[in-house]
Amino acid sequence: MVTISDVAKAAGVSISTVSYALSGKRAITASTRTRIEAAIRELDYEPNAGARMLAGATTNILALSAPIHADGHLPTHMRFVTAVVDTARKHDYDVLLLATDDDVSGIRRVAASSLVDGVVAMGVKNHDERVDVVRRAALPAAFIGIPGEDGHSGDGVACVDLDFELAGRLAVTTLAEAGHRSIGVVGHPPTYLARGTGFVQRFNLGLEAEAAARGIRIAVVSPTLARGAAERAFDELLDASPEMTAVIFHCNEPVVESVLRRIRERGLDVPRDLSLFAACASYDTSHLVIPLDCIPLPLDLMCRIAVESALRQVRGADALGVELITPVTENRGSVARPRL
Amino acid sequence: MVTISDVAKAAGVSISTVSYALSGKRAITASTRTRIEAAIRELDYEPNAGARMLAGATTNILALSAPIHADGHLPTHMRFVTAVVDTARKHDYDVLLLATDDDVSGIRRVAASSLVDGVVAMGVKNHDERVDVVRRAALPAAFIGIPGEDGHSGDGVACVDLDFELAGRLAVTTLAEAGHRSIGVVGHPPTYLARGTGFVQRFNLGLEAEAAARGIRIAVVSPTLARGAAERAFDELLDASPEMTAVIFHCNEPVVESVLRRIRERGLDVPRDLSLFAACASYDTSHLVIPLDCIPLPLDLMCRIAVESALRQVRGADALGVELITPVTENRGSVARPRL
DNA sequence: TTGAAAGCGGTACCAG
DNA sequence: CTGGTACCGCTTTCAA
Repeated sequence: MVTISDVAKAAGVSISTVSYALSGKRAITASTRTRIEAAIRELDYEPNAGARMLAGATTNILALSAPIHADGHLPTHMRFVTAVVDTARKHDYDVLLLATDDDVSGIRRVAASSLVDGVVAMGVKNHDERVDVVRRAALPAAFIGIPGEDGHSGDGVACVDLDFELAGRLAVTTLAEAGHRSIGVVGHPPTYLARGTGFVQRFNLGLEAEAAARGIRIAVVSPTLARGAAERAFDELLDASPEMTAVIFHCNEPVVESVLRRIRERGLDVPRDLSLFAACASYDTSHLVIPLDCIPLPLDLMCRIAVESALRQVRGADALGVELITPVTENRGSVARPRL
Repeated sequence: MVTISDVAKAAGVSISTVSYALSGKRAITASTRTRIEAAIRELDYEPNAGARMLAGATTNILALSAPIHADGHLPTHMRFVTAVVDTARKHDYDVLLLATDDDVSGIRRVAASSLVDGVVAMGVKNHDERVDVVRRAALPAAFIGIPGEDGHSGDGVACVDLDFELAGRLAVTTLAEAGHRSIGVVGHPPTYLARGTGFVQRFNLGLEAEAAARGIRIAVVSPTLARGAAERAFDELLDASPEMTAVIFHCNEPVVESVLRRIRERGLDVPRDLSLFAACASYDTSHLVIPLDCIPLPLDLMCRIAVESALRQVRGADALGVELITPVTENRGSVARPRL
């Protein structure tokens, strides 16, 4: 193993000079720096991680708390994970994946042993135990999602999320302005709400408020992930509100796909008979059987903001509180004016 | 931060005694041990990871090299990842997720900095650069999949995989013994083979050998993941071999689902008109629209073996070479004797 | 069975 | 602008 003193010897300088050349924390003459860099390259030197942690009190590792739920959507989950890893690497950080412990103990463990500089938490719930843990440990942390019963305070920790409430309003507004007066909603499974995922609540809040304000009729179904549940839910929707002219999807891709197939089976034309809108879509809506107008879930941006917030806190900054991302819409031709 | 000397002081012993009590590497009087354990609990002591790495030369961290391919199946990928994390945790190891660098540089980096004790590599290719890296670094490593052009040597590194060749034979045998003489195969996208994933080759090898030995007619299609490709491929299969009485799936779940739907659309009854068999299924075949007889991909077992092989090497054991898992079949009623 | 002390490989302070 | 050196917290050898 090649150490810093090997490099120092090779470059004919002291180890502190090498250390400073590496960290950039003090000025180095150009010629000295060149020699050091050459030595590093020649010897293929890489600083020892353990020594660095011990002396420097910083690990360049971020924990990613990524609990997996039985009813969760694995592809979406995976996209979040890789987006976090990507961003972390851009900042020269590695990611330790916490996906198996009950989350709290994993975080507690890596924090107590100073294995990580901070933590990014996904799958955030209203009542999230991890909030207490990171606060008590004074651990730099960023939540992807907003903890806290009220849905906007964030319980005092840094968090980032799409503004789901606004997204709910925006979805209704988009359809309302196209002339729709009765809208169906295909939502996430009821277990999401039961589990306390705030974003479903916030989305529904915005949706209902906007609908009420505009006097628009809303009917919601929340199919489970069981085979055929999505199709049945859609049928129910049509039976209950035959006058319905538009549907908002706020659910995962497989459910959307099932419903789209059902729509075809029933011989409905989109957007002539029915307008469709995918809200907070974690998937690409342009490759569906019927491409959908949508509000994309800005997953990469969310992860980037979270990682960078955590790293800012590592550098001593205060947690910035709740950061809401403004939803935007994308057009794919699945929304049109309803026939009279 | 509470350190080992705090514990030593509280227990009224030296730090070495505490260290040994923790590691169990030398005998400790019961009473002493009790006092130490009490102190640890009271102070909520957790050994500092950096210090441990530095002094002990072991990190209790495993790297997981998990490259993501555009044509890969995210849920399967995620299942591998969590299975590795699970097993690692059972052995008190944490997992550092390498999913963004070109893999080689990530492995090289964490190895050179002694950040990890070993590495588990998934998404293995015939010509896998990672093999060289771990060999040169003498890094404990286990590959999930078999590197090497010949498909069985493993290029001298530890690796584990389902015996895909045998699985190919077994799939054919199962159908042949039920009386089928013409079998269609729906395979993975052609990009898999192009990328050099050995398991597809090995499966095909076994399949073709067994079919040849039994004089069974085989027709293979390899649909891409594009929408409608699976359905079209199945139609082709039927057009090309109208006498076909059985189909083997060796592809990902969405392709299977598309074909199953097409089978229904065409009004075919399973297993009366067509027998179906899912080979090396990374998904649960009992929850499909039509439950399928299958050879399950023993994903958890593979990950367990890989992690444990890597850890054995950490402890100084030699790499055990190629470990092949014998495929087994499961019955769901989708295979029957063909009508005459 | 226990303790003292020499590192492990960096970081950062204090001198120069 | 550069060098010497006292730690960081733990493991392990050597002595007792």
